[in-house]
Amino acid sequence: MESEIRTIGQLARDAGVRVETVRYYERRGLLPRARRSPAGYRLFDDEALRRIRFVKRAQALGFSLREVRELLSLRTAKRVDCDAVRERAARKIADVEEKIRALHAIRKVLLQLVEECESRRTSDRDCPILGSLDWMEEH
Amino acid sequence: MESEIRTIGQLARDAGVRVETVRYYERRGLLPRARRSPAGYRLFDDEALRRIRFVKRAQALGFSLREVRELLSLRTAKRVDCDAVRERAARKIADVEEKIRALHAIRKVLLQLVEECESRRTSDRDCPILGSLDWMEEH
DNA sequence: CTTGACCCTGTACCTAGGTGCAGGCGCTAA
DNA sequence: TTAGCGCCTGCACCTAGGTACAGGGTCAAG
Repeated sequence: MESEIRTIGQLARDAGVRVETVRYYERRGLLPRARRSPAGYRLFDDEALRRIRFVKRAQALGFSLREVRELLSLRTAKRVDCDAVRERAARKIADVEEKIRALHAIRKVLLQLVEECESRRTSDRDCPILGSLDWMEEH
Repeated sequence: MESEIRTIGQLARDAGVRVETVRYYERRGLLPRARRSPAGYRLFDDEALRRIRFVKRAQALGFSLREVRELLSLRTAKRVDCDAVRERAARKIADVEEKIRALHAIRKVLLQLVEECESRRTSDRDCPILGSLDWMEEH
C-alpha cells in the first residue's frame, strides 16, 4: 500500500471516475479541498482515493450523495463524538429498514400481479392487466 | 360510475395531481392529446382519469414514466401481449429484490459498526468508525 | 519554442419528474 | 362591465448527479 500523490487526472483514473466528477465531489463536500501545487493543480493523497471508492460503493447500495457525506462525516469523527456518531448510524439503519419494508410491499403487489396474470392464461379473456387499473387499489 | 367530461382542473382534482402535471403527462405521451372546447380548453373523459390513476400506482411500484408509457401501450393490446406484460413485471420484481438484498447488506454493516462502537466505549481509542473506510470492501 | 496533454475556473447543459410564472384569453356572477 | 377565477402557451426553474465547454495557464518532449 504505497503512498502516492496524484493529480486529478491520475486520481480519476485510479478511482474509475471522471475528472469532472472529482471536482464535483469536492464542491459537494464529499472530498476535502485538495492542497495545491505551485501552479494551482490539485494534489490528492491515498485518502482521497479511498473516499471516492467509498462513495461509489455507498452509492451502489442506494445512498444519495447527501447521505454518503453524512456517512463520511461519521468516519472522521473523534471518540468524543462517538455517541453522536452511533446515533446517526442508528438513524441510518432505521432509514434502511424503512426502505426495505417499502420494497417488500412493492414486491408483494408485483408478485400478485404476475400470479393473477398466469392463473388466467387459460381463459379467453384479455390480459388481466386490462383490469389492472384496479389491482393496486387494494394497497 | 357515471361518465363525465372534465376540464383540466376538474380532472386534476379528481386524480389528485396538479394541472401542470396533467399537461406534463400529455407532453410525455402518457395521456393522448385531449380534444378541445371551442375556446381551446382541454376536455377529458373518464379514460384520462383512469390513466392518471394507473400512472400513479405504477410509479408507486417503482416504474419510471417511460416504463409506465410502455405498460399503457400494452394495456390496450390484446391477450397476445400478456406475456410481455408479465415479463416486465417479473423483471421489475428482480430489480426490487436486488435492491432489498443490497439494503440488507448495508444494514448488516451499519449494525456491526454500531456494535463495535459500543463494545469499545470503555477504551481510550478513537471511535472505531475511523477505520470504517474498509467496512464495505467485503461487498 | 512549439505542440499536445494536462490542469484551472466558471458556466451551461443533460435526464427525470415535475413546479411556477408571465402574459393573455374565456366564463360567470354581481 | 368589471372582478376573479380558470384556462391557454411557452419558458424558466428545481433537485440529483453528473457532463461538457469556453477560455485560459502549465508542463514535458522533441
